[in-house]
Amino acid sequence: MLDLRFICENLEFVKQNISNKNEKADISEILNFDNRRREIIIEVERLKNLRNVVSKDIAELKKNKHDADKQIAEMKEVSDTIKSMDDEQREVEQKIREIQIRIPNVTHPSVPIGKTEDDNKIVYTWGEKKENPHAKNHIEIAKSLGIVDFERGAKVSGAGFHFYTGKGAKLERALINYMVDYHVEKHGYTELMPPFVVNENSMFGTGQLPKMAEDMYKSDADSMYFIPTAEVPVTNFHNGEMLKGEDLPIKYTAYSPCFRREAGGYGKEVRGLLRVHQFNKVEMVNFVKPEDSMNQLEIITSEAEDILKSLGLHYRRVLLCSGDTSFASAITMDLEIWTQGEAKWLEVSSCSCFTDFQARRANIRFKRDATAKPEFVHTLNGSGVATPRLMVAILENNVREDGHVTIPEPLRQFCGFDEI
RNA sequence: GGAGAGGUGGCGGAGUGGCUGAACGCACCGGUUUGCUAAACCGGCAUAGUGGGAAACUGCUAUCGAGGGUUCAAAUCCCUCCUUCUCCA
Repeated sequence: MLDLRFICENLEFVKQNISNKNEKADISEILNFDNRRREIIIEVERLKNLRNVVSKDIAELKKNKHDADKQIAEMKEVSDTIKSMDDEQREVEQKIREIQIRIPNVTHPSVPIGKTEDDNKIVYTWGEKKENPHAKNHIEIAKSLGIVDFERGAKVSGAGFHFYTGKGAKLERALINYMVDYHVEKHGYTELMPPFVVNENSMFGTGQLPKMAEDMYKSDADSMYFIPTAEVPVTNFHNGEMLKGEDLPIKYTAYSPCFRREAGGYGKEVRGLLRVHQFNKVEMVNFVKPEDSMNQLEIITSEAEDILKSLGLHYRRVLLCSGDTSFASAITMDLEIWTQGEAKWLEVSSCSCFTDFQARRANIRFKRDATAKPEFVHTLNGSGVATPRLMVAILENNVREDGHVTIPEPLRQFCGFDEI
């Protein structure tokens, strides 16, 4: 959420940013609403002051056994006026809020303006494309090795759900444990195991609501949402809190399943593990001082890259253009790995700096020291990383002539076997 | 599922209708004193909105889990919800 005063003072800039982000929020009326809001406040506060003063007089009169009927009658009228003005103020503020919560975060100046992923900027590429003469599609590999069962996933839940079976399940768990341990031991993270279902307030805090409501699974009976990423519970871990400046930066990592309806996505792009309704991901979330956030984006991105490097994956870092940068993000770096079977770059990580956008929504502040004024923290998060496409790359890049897959060395101690 | 008790400032904890933005304590900041440390003493110490002012600063309003209600006046009374704890099944 952007600061109301900032919006009003930079209306054209904010409008341009909305369009840069391919969003459609209409904010033209917000100035009128804000002016009306202030008119009401000035008048209603004058009346409240009158009421407070006279109420004290009434208390004094009553204490001295004097008659206060006249004052009480007057204040009853004043109170009625106050009530109706309070109502109008609430309505106006609601209208302002409805506009405000749909305004996306302002992109960082270094973000290229663009409409689609074609306008994204490849920052650099790490490693090189190796030729695997035996490369096959991951679906074929998984089926022949019996490590993923798509059909039964569809039977039990629906299209876009799958079972990992046998060594596939073990490898999946190994990936998760490898990455969580890596961030804890090598990057100084604290591990959290969060709830996977959260309330509306949390979804609002990180910016999924109201815009992304259609993309999430929901339990209507409880108004609870299945998390689309651990970012939601982990960022909201500190919802409403006042953090200490000396404790920053705070770095959490968390494994969670991620639930996404992926409304509207069909066809080749959704084959196999490429786009599924439930997948596992290890997430990193940082809380930092405002002046550190851009530097922290570099750090968190490189922490995700460490995972890919350690697994010997050829990847590239992509700076998303404005149109591809998500609602709440100011700047996002995607990491894409090369898969030899699909012969495609697949996104496995998205590292974003949200500046104070989420912190303002979730009311997460900090004090630099005991006497300092509260400020909003800056939040960042990065996938470190999502497993399905990692699995795709591991299968496709390491499949051998005999059809078996060699497990990358760092994972072996986590899964207990060196090939499938 | 049933019964009951709570949720107050950074923390602990008073407070059952007006003199309470909130006693007291802790923490923290400034100062005095002590050879240093510790202790003692004095003072300060919430957030947001809105107005005035170039600014320093300052007036007002709101805020005691959240939202409604009663009342001239609500931390205090009523209702709904969230949440914590104790006991019962």
